[in-house]
Amino acid sequence: METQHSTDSVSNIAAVERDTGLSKDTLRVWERRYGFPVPLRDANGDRLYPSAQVEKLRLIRRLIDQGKRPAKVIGASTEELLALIGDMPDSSAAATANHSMLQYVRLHRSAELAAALRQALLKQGLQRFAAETVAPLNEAIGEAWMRGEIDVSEEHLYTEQVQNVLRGAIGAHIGAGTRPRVLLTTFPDEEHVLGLLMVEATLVAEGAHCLSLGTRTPLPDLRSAAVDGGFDVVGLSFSAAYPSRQAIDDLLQLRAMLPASIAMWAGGSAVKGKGKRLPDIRVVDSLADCVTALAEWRVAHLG
Amino acid sequence: METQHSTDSVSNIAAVERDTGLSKDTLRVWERRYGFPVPLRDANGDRLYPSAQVEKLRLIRRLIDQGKRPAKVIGASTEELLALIGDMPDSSAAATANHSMLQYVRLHRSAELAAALRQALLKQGLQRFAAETVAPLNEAIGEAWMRGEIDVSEEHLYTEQVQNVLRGAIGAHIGAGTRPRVLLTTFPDEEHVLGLLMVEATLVAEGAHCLSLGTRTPLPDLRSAAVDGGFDVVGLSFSAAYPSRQAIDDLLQLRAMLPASIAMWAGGSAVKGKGKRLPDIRVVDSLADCVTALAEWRVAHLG
DNA sequence: ATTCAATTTTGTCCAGGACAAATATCATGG
DNA sequence: CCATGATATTTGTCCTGGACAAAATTGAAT
Repeated sequence: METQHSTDSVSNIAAVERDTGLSKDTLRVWERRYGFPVPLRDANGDRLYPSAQVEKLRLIRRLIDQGKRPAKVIGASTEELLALIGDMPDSSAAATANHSMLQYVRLHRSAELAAALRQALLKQGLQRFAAETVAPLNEAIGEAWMRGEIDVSEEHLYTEQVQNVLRGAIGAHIGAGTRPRVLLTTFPDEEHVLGLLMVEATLVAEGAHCLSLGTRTPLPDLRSAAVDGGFDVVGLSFSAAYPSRQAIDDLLQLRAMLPASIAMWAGGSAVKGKGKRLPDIRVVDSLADCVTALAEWRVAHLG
Repeated sequence: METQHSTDSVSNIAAVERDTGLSKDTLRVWERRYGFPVPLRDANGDRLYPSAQVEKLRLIRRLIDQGKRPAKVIGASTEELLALIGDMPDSSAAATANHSMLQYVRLHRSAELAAALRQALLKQGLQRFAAETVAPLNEAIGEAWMRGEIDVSEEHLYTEQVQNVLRGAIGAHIGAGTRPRVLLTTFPDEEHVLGLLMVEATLVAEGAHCLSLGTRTPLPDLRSAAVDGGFDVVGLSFSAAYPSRQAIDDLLQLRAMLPASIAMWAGGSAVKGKGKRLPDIRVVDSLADCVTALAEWRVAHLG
């Protein structure tokens, strides 16, 4: 019943599950089938994972989330995995991101980061700030994390500062009474919040009335919130880690629960290009496409 | 808004784990030992939990988090559980909470809620707003949720609106260069964010320099962030659900990793009254006690 | 090239046993 | 009476090894 944290020695299986996102069952079956990881054992026969194996598991997890197959990556050495990461498609996001902000994250310069974010917001306005500053930064941070160039606390610092700035700006736009009324959230297995905030910022800047429920809203609760609140649109956000199939199933299930008068919009890499399999759901490609979807809705419903 | 009564759907064991916080192992062993829950089975023998059983499991989970023992509550009927909840000690928080705000939450009146929160902030100032408005509201919401008077989407709506207001106000206080420099976060198994934000608001209002890393920071990352960032204090927040023993173990482990020059403060019901077992850690009783701890630090370090 | 069927891969679930940490109970001494 | 410590019970987590279906890949046929 011990729950230890990953010091640089060993972690129990519960800590590895928490830190890698791989279930205990998956960890055991990988060991049985692929011969990795091979944890030590304590006096009671319980698995103890050295931190090097946990690190490698996190790399493997990220690669699988991006489409690699377990059999192809589990056997590889840590060096080969890092090489694979370098080959991943959009490894150029860092180039378009604001370089000094990235440095502030790496150096734990939170005050400078916050100041730079606020300055960019003032200069660009909320909408361009979300699309041209936050979005590329998110990608650059994700890639840097995968390469081990930044650690969890730096990623957290970044997320917190961006949240503070975006929420402050969103709160300043009081768009009560405007249309459409958009309800934003994620499904119960999706916990990434920044995508949602960026969409909210983009829509609010266009004069829509937005309400975000944050992450992980159960479907029945989401349905009643949308119906009772008189919303015109329900927006769902997905990160790259969300299984595409599950996204489609969940969306169709929600679509069947909602009256046809409430539109559904879905965005994120899990639904990219899946428009054909999602009838009556507007697949949103990008933040810019949010604006288009908004304009379409207004033409259709407000004349 | 009445209890969202049974949608007569069923959940698999993974969904129940996600929605109740009870592990798959725990769900199976309860079934074996106590005869509850007794899920249906699908064609393959996999468990299917009716929503009524999931609801009851959530009640049981909350009661156990508050100190009840499983054997005492698992056998009880849903009615008996609700009676137990009525008997819980601090069932009077609702009385001190702002009643109209609670109504806004129940009625999904997000715009009115946001306006009321902002008005209270302006009237009370940041510090009293956190202590006298947000803290009682948190308790009242928690109790109402337990009684089934509000659902997940309403709790989310509340959390989002409070976050927006608190983060906006915190962002407005730019306390760079002031002392002490306080690093705030939670341990990896603690995901409640509002406690952290309330502490940050309280300290920032007293002119401290605060940086929050949000929730779930691994200990090694927390250590390096505190040391590299030149922080004077590391503050940890715990909710009622955090096992007291684990909180003590984790705090002592972190204490051993940090240099003596960095103070540690811990707050929340999991550490209440445990001061004797936490040498060299300042146990903070309440938001008001945060201010005392701050004053103590300043006397000791700044003369 | 597209569709469809067969095959392999992969994650999740199951049963039932075991163990140690957490908690309660009880005895003893201040 | 409270405190301390020994003993018993409760409780959550981990184990093994088997099974199955959904997803992805491969191969065949149109």
